Amino acid sequence: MRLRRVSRAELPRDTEALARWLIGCVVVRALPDGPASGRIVETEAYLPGDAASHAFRGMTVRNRSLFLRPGHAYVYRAYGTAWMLNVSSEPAGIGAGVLIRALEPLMGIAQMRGNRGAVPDRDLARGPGRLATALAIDRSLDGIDLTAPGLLWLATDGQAVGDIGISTRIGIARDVDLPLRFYRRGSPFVSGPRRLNP
DNA sequence: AGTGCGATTGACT
DNA sequence: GTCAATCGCACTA
Repeated sequence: MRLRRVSRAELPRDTEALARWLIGCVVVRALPDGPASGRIVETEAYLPGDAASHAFRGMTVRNRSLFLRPGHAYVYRAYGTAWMLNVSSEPAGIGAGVLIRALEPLMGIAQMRGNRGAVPDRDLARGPGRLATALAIDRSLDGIDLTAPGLLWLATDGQAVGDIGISTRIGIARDVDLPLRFYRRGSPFVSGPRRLNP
């Protein structure tokens, strides 16, 4: 199926809707040997005023990309080891975003294997840090427009999304009970224990 | 200037 | 299942 770049105008206006809408979309990364891509199978919403969001205490040097217009990349380092890719989701000046947690690899799988080392293909982009490693995503991509042609962008290929499951978010310490994690039900490329992907 | 701590991962029992 | 690695950044002084 042919890829079509997503435009900012078609992004749902609120964060939770965007998190759900992004399931099934495709992340495309320009790499030296050609494009690598994967279908989004898992996201989490971090809402305005959300105590679990990096934007909760206002704009800082690190989180400023969360305050950009919808469709920009917010990339940060967690635990000193893992890069995380988020999509900004609210009008300029409002800090909120959607964390991309897992991809089903589509194109450029050989390059992803090279970036990830010896792991099963199922694990190439199964987890937020792993997907960033697979696609060579780091701080240099922070703040870029994901609706514009470039090194990293969002696309859709018109494939049916399937059932979307909902659960609480993974790995956070505050607002742990909110149902803001979305995933493609039954996909083997979704992260977390099986009980989180019934 | 020093301190504490993650929106995780991979190695190991 | 447990647990340490690792570092940029926010926070305190």
